[in-house]
Amino acid sequence: MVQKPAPDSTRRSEKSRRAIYDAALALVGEVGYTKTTIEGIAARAGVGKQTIYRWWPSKAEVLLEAFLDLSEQFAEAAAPEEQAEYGIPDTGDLAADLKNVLRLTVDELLDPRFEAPSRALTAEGVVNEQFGAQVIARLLEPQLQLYVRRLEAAQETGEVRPDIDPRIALELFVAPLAQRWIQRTGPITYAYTDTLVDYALGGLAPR
Amino acid sequence: MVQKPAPDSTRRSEKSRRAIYDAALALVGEVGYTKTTIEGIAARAGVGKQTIYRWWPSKAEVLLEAFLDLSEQFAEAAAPEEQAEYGIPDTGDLAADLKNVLRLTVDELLDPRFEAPSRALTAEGVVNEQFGAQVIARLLEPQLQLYVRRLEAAQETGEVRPDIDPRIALELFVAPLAQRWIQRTGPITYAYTDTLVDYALGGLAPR
DNA sequence: TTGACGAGACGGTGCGTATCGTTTCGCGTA
DNA sequence: TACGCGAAACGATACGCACCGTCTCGTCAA
Repeated sequence: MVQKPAPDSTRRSEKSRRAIYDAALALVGEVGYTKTTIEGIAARAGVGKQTIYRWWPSKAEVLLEAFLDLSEQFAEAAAPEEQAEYGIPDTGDLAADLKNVLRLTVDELLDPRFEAPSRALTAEGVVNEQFGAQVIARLLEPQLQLYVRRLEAAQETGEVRPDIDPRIALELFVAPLAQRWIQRTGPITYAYTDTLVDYALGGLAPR
Repeated sequence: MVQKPAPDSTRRSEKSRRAIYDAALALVGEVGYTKTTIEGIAARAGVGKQTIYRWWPSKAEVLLEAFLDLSEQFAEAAAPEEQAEYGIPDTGDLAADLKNVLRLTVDELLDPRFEAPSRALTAEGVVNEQFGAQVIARLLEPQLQLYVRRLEAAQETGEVRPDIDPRIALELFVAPLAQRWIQRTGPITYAYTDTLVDYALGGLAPR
């Protein structure tokens, strides 16, 4: 394996990096993932394309970092400064807490700034296993862990049966919403996610 | 809108059509969706590429028809001849019936002949709304309708609460399995799908 | 002084279209 | 039923174009 001499990241141009992020996100939104090209990103960012190839291996990775950066900006705007809030709030009412987080997710899924890049990253991950693992690890898994913790807390208070696997339980809420979004197989609304929580906690069979 | 003179489908070469399906499926399996090209499919099929462009608008549509054709072959092999069986069996035990169908779905998801093309079609649909609608309508929706019918039958026998929306209820089984497969976020086993059915029917909260 | 930078040249590949003969098939006639 | 004609699909391949990923300039900033 021949390794390129690693570029010196201390000398990296922050301005170019930001311009590349902006250009990548804009292009994916405007012309779609398939039609955005590295040459196009470079031209739009006012950057030599070698600068992109120096720091990223593919357009998918450019977009992933651009998206992570965008997400960070939004997170800081929502929960300002260092006192960022982590975890799903625990008011003692599991159903209400879950409905609240899912409503936030609905908002995000409907935000046009997120739509195109999210779809691009998802699509690339479906077909490219290595990249998919990265998307899961850096984007999705941290979110899922929040559900696991909240459900474990609910098991201690008796709101969820102790024999339930939280890792599977969370999928009953999250996966249907994800599928509706991915496959466009139904409307994405608060009413829908509220219903999901009710069905999953209460079960489909009569009590 | 200028419309090309539509080709005469009665004169279409059946041999070329089959060769193109085979080549497309083989290439997607061997080199991946991104790297399969129309020129590659044509060369492998021993066909002029104009023959592909004459009948299909994109490589995604070629693959969709190839996959539908493949699915038909399998369906005929499983339920031979004209007496094809439709619908989810109704033994009166909803949980058992659902577990059985989901096990069949697990088998299909793990079949290497299906994996690569399914992922390709899914990925393309995520990013290309028009194409996604086609995949849903021709591939997914017919399957989902079977669940709706079986759940409605279960409502009549009292196995499912009458106020439940079957369209949403089915997502509690199907979507988690789909997400695990799409995102590779956990193992796909009979034990897993069995658990999904138990959780969804019984609910997460104590009874 | 050194290495990232913007710019752009380079050969290579696949795109989608156009245009070769060639082959196949439907249809009218013997 | 057998034959022959014409039209259209066929395999092959050339075309211009866009983008790929690499390489090499001269410039500029740390």
